[in-house]
This record gives sequence, structure tokens and C-alpha cells, in this order.
Amino acid sequence: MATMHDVARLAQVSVSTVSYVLTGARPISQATRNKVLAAMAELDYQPNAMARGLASRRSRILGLLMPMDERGLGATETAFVTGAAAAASVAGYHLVLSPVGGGNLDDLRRLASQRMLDGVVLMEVQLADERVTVLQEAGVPLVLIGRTGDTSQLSYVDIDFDQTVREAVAHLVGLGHRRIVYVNHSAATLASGYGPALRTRDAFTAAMTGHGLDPVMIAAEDSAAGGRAALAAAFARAPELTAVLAMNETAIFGILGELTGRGLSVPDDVSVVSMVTSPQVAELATPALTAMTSPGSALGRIAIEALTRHLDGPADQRHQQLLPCTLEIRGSTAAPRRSALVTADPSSSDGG
Amino acid sequence: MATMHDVARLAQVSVSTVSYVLTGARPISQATRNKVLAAMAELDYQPNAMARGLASRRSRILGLLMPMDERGLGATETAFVTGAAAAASVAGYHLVLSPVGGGNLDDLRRLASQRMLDGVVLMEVQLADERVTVLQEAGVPLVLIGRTGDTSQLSYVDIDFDQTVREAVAHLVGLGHRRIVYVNHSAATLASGYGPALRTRDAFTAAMTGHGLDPVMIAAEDSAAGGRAALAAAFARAPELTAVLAMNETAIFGILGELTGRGLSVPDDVSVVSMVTSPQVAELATPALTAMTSPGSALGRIAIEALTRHLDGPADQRHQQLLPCTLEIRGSTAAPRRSALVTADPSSSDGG
DNA sequence: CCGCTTCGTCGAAACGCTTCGACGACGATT
DNA sequence: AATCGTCGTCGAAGCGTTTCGACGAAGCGG
Repeated sequence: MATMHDVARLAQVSVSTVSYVLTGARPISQATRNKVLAAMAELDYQPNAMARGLASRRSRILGLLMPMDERGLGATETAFVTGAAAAASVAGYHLVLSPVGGGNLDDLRRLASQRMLDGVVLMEVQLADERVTVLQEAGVPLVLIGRTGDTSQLSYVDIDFDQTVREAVAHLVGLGHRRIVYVNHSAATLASGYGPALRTRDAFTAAMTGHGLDPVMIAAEDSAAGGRAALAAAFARAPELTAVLAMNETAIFGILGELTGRGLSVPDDVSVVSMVTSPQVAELATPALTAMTSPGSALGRIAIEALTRHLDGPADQRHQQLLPCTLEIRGSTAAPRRSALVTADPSSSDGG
Repeated sequence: MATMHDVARLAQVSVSTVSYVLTGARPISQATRNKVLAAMAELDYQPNAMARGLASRRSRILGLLMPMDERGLGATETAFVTGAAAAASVAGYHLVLSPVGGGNLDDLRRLASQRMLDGVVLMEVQLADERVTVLQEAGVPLVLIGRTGDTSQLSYVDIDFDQTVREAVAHLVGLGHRRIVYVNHSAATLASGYGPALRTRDAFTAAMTGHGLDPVMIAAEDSAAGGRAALAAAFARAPELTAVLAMNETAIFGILGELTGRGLSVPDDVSVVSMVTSPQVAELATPALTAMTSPGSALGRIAIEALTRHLDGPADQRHQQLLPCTLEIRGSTAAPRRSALVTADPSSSDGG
């Protein structure tokens, strides 16, 4: 392992000159720079990250904190990660993923206090998230993917759930659907204050009401069985339903299975739209799912860019941005059958 | 940020004494230790990771290098990660995931040379994997999840594909199946030297031959469409097939869809076994899939334990271990219909 | 009771880098 | 022609730890 001293000796300059060539903190003449660069190449010099970090008090490492539960990372989350990693690399940072679960706040505190991370992107944020507090107290620059309830002091990037839901509903309504059921995450997830679940719920209500329709929402466990149960509940609440909008990537397979089990075909009898879904997952189903595709890698990239701008730039302004999902029409949506249209009577549009 | 100096001053001892209390490198009397500990608590002292890393030449960070393609991390891979993170935490290490794709070997070289990682666990290893060479040349301690072709100098943990396939085949044969088709990864993946694909291919051939049966393998693209095409190919090659063994988590949904499309029911007409699959994914299908469940978190844990033992222990022995997947019987396998049994004639058992 | 370890502690020297102050050498400004 | 800045470079002082050698105080066998 060659050190800066070795490079300096070989190039016949001082150690600080080598450092300036590397960091650009002070001007260096072209001639000197070339000598130094040649020496570096000859010695295959790589700066020692620890020493650099100690001296400069910046590690040039960014953390992506993601709770990793047994559920696994979907293609959507993976897209966050790859987008973020690419952006970090461009900005000259390393990106590390730290699987800090929600439980171990102490772990997080330690991580934050060790000055090993210059900044952090926090994923899967709850409306009231203690991790945000811990990180802020530790003075770690922070960007969220998702939003807490009070975002006044925070930088974030998030999906524009309002517009996403509005577009999805508009697509179905445009096809002629009137009885549309929204299958959300579980009641427990809603109660825990999971932002996407709450925001889509409200957005769905608003969108349906805007069309003069009755918003029916069902909470489903995150499993195929949960999806099946949810569909049963949906038919109980709205027997004449012709379309299902689902936010729950795991439940959706149960929904499809149950639909088939009841002898209903997709999309002829019931249309299905999957929200915040990756194309990969949408293609798994038969027929492939019409879906609102999440802007995964853009989200990751923008979060990292905001963070590095904050770290390298002078001002410390916040960055707040919402990105909508885009509608991708596949085989799971179509106009409802005439029979369904007929059963949609006006009296049901003001029920609960 | 309190430093060791502050702690030493408050506790009225030398800086080195504080260090010894922390590292245990030399004995410290109980009285002194208590004074130091009290001072640390009062100042809310956290050692600076960079300084520690520079002085000790160990970062106490372990890397989990995983190529992150658009496919996303399945529950299986996520289990690796959580198992590994837990084990690292126990051993007093941080675990970071680095999404180094196969492409950027230079990135990897840089990462390795920067002395930022004490050791590395490499996932998704190819039979001939340049990353292994790069890491070995950089002198980074290394444990693989998976195996290269030549493992003589390496530590690894891997799935025991041979036994896993043997068990899966035995399960189907035990139910009375004779014509069993194995749906592997794509031809391109096989050609690229992806170990699991090659090893299961050979294991399948061996297992079937051992039962006096004809091994039929189909390569399928990693997509639902690939699965559909593969099933069509399977029926072309073996019209009387009664069971499908699939290694391809994405293709399997296409296989199921195509089966249904042909009016065949699972498991009555065709049994399906999914290999190296997580329970979560197996439950998504209708009916839930009989599967060989991968020992995900154990794999991650064992890899990290081997690595830390290597780093902290005196000898530098290798660790080589294989873990089989366990058979979990769900609803997708059953005895074949009698008609299928009848069509299995002896002349087909020595074909190719 | 004397020399020998062992124990507990200290001071100082690394570890490999960044960064600050200083200082010639110039060209530009008065 | 004297003065001023700027440019390019150097030396040295950190950054916050670990770790080595040293050293007094006990503890021990002979």
C-alpha cells in the first residue's frame, strides 16, 4: 500500500502538494500536477479512506437506511437503491445500505454518532418517525424518501400519492367503471401511521367523491391470503363492483386468485389496477397488470442529489419534491360489462 | 462531540488508559475502569470510527457485495442480508451492503484498496468470477455465498444443490411421477457460468438417472413470458409430463398461468415444485407452491461468522459448507392422475 | 530478603491524510 | 521603482485513536 509520502517522494514534491492535486483545494501548476499523477499511477496509489476521513472530518460515505423485514425488497425499493447508488457515485460518494430495523434506535444512534456517515437517506418513513428525531439530534444531514407528518424542517422526496390515485381512478372511470374498491394495506399498518397507506386512502376518497362516486376501501393483510379475504370483504360491501384498485403488492396475487376462484375473469368481469408497482411484478400476473409504475430510481437519485448538494453546497436549503407514478396500461383493465353498468344505480353513490 | 481526551481528563487518567478500557487490550483495575466508564457516560462519549480505523488499521466494517440488477432482491436474498447483519452486529461489526454490479470492476478495486472494509461477503458468485480475483489481489478477506469453479483457496457457504434437487425429485417420484421436467434459468445464464443453474442441471440429470428416468431440462428466460414459453417447450419435448420442477422464481408464475391457460389444473393434472424459494413467494401462488425453502438467514449468518472468525482468530483456515434447502409441501403437488401413469412407458426412460 | 515476573498505568509515537500559515517569484498597479 | 496581490509550493500542526516501551508496585519462589 503506497501512501502519500511515497508519491510525494517519487514526484519530488511535498506531501501537501500531492494532497492539493487530489482535492483541488489549491491551484497546482500543470507541470507539477503531471509529475504527481505519474507517480500515483506508477505506485498504484489509493488514498486511505480512514485517514482522509479523520483529517477532513468527512467520510464521503452516505447511508441509505432501510428497514429490512422478512418481506424482502421489491423491485420498487431496489430501484431506489440503484438510483441512489448511481447518483452517489457521480457525486464522488460511496453509498452503503444499512439494514437498521425500526427496533434498534440505539444502533442507529451509535451509527449516527460515530461520524462515519456524512449524511443519510431514510426510507420507509412513518408519519411520526423516531429515527428522524435521533438523526436530527445527532446532527446528521438527512433526506427522506417518504414524509413524516410535519415536514417543515425536512428535506424529502416522495411519491405524489394524490395525483397517482387520481390518475388511476380517472383511468377506471374513463373506462366506464362506477363501483371501484380500493384495497389498501392492513388496518395495523394504517394505525401505525404509514404515510402511503394514509395518503392514498384520503386521495382515493377525494378522487371518488370528485367523480360523484362512493369510495369503498378495504384494508388487507400483506399476504395472498389477506388479498383473498379482502376481495371477499369487497364483494360483501359492494356486490356490484367492477374494478379493484390495489396498493398492496403481495395481496394482489391473492385478489387475482380469488377472482379466478369465483369464476370471474380479469378484465372482462373485474378490472384490476395495481398501484406503486414495478413493471417486473406487473408482468408476473396473468393477464399482466395495468399499473401505476413508481418512479423508483428517480426517487433515489433525487434524494442523493439533494443530500450531496446540501453537503457540498454553501446554503442549507431544504428540498421537497413529489413525483407521481405513471400509468402503464396492460391487460388487466377494460370497460366493464354492460350488466355491471346497469346495476350501478344512483342511490348507491351517497352511501358509506 | 466528546473525545477520548475529554474522557481522560474527566476521569483523571491518561488517554491510553481510556483506550484500554475500551478495547480490553491490557488489564485495567476495576476502580479505574469504573471512573472511566462514568466519565464516558457523563460525556455521552462515542469513539470516532475514522480515528479508530486509522490507528488500528481495522474499520470494523464488513461489506456485503451484491449485484443489484433491476430484478430486485427476493425474500431469499433479503434473508441473507438480515442473517448477515444480525451476525455482524453480534461480532461487533457494522455491515454495509454495497451494490457493486458486475460491470464496474474498477469501482470494486477502488473500494477494496481504500482499506475501508475489513472483509467482504460476496453474493451471486459466477463459476469464474473476476470479482474474486480483484478482491484476492487487494488482499481483502473474503467469504463467498455461492461458489466459483475452483474453490481450493476460498471460504464459502452455499446451498447444497445436489441434495436439494435429489430431495425434490424424490418427493415427486415418491408421489408416482415419472415424466418430470426441470425448468432452469435461461440459456444465457447457463452459458455465463452461473453456478446454481449448472449445478442443479447436473444434479437433476443424476437424480433422474438414478431413478431410471429420463431427465428433461428446459431453459427459461427470467420472466413470466419465459415461463410460458418454457412450458410450451416442455410439452413439446415431453407431452406426457406430469410434474414440473422449477428453479426460476420469476418464470414460475408464467408456468402456472400457461398451465391454467391450457385447462390443466395444479396439482391434479400437473404437479409443480419450486426450488430455492422463500415461503413468502410460495404462498403468493394459487394453490400455494410446494417448495424447497432456502436456508437464507443461516447462509448469511454462517458467512459472517466465518469471516469474523478469520479476522479475529489466529489461524486463517478456510470455511467450506453446504446447506440443503428443506422441502415444504403445500398445495401444488399430488399423485399424478392414472392416465398419466399409464402413458409412462419404459422405452422413454433411456432417451436423451 | 532478593531478583523476577505480572499488573496497571503513563507518555509518546505512530496511522495517512487535510489544511493553515508562510514564503518566494512574478506580473500588475500606482 | 516600490508596492501589492496572486500563484504555486512547502513545512508543520493537527484529526482522535491505538499501541509500544517504560516504569513503579506488588506478588512469588528460592
